Amino acid sequence: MERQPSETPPETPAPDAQGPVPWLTPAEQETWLGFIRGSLLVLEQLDAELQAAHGLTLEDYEILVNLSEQDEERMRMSDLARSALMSKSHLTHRFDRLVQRGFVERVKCERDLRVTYAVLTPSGLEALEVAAPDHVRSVRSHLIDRLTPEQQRHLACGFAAVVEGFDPPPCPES
Amino acid sequence: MERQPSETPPETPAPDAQGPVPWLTPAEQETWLGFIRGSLLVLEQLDAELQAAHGLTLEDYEILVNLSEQDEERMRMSDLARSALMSKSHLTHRFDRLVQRGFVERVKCERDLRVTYAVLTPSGLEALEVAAPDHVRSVRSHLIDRLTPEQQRHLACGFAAVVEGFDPPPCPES
DNA sequence: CCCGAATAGTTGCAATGTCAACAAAAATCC
DNA sequence: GGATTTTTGTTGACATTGCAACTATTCGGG
Repeated sequence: MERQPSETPPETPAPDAQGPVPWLTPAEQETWLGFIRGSLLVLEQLDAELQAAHGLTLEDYEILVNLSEQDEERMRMSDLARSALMSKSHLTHRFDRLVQRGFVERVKCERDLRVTYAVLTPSGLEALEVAAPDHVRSVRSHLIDRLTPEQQRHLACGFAAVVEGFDPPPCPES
Repeated sequence: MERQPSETPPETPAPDAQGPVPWLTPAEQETWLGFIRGSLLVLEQLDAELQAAHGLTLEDYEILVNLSEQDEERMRMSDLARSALMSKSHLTHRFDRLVQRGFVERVKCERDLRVTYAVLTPSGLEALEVAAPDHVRSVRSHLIDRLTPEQQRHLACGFAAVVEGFDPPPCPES
């Protein structure tokens, strides 16, 4: 029971009332509350554990994983930012810190002097491989293992539907 | 396809291999990837819209809503922090900004001079009531309306299971 | 070619968040 | 009943973020 000012519902939760805004029904509120609570709790917990055990932010991890999945362990900064859901500026800052730690480096592209490749160093790959098992364990313990296989499918399905709603905006035509 | 270094799986995804850490199966990866993507996208989008339209952070909104739901529109700072999933320190700072805007105020408790009540002002309640319809619309458009009623139930159910895993830690005994 | 528009990425700075230290009051315990 | 510990909440220093301005390079006509 939250998310709405509780007092003075503009229109009592009548499914036909569509004047201003259909207020959330109790069931919908539960979905929303669960969503916000679940998201924050899990993300914070995973981040905390990853940071405590390996000094890596979930974002750092994301950067490293993304690079590790590419051929040559490299990506253009822009693509990396998009893929890791960060602004370019944010990526620049965060990437700087990883550079200082020797986990990644920048390599200028010769074809197009505007672009910079983000490259994973051997040291960075090692850090990732060391952190990965613990991280996977965290993901299991706080998310995966709390769900039955069926719930998992349903969650994945629901998330897919939600994520879809964001695909067009990012870039109207690839 | 992400979240794991892709290269050199410690043990190929064999369900019986439990030596170091059971790697995530493709289905599990999909769940996890969907979770992280969906969470971040939705939360960021809602926050952005709320901020653009009403100059309120999702956290600000959370604070105001929590207060509006209490009798007398007041709560102890600590309880508010717990309820809104913030650290006490974080709440103090964020609350300060809301005080400056006149949306909330602090009232010392006379019984126990340590505690401070966070109180919603009429102005704050009004701000909340103005923002709520737009916010609900956002929640609908990015989350609720993208799901069938059945998916909604499933999501709520899954989240409940996930959130449960965190109930003990926060406060062993109320 | 050359000029204006678009793209890639960085930088500076103000706003924000975090963490540990702190102060004040209450509860606990000899 | 006075020292000790807990609980509340704030502070202040320091790191991180986000936004807008900026540099550099390429692209696109005409």
